[in-house]
Amino acid sequence: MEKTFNEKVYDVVARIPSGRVATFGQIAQMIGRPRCARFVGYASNNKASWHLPWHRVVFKDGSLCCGFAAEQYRALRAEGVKFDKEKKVVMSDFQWNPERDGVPMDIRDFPLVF
DNA sequence: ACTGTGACTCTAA
DNA sequence: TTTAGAGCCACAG
Repeated sequence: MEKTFNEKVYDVVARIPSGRVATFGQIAQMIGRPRCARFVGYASNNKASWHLPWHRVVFKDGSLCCGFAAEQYRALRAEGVKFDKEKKVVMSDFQWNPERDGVPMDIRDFPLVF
């Protein structure tokens, strides 16, 4: 049985390393749905995914969703992520690149669909 | 079964 | 530079 869209999203979010961020669109692209960035965001509301590091998922320009900004900003700072003057993540330095940055040891054997 | 709703991003006007 | 429209998932009521 193939995994659902949301399950694929969860697989990716679970692999974002501490100190790195991914964008909604990036995740959508990684699971083969390049135009579904919006639904990646929607998936974060499902209680099935409450334990995932959603604070590492940001807008493409590095800004944060206004409703979660304060908490998210604090969590990312604690992981060493740097922000610019407008409180946007410095994407050129902190956007996750699986090829370059790899995935955390503790999640490396988690079943993937791609 | 049907409907409303919720952390996005790209394209074109 | 700004804004509107489209893309098209899953869950709760």
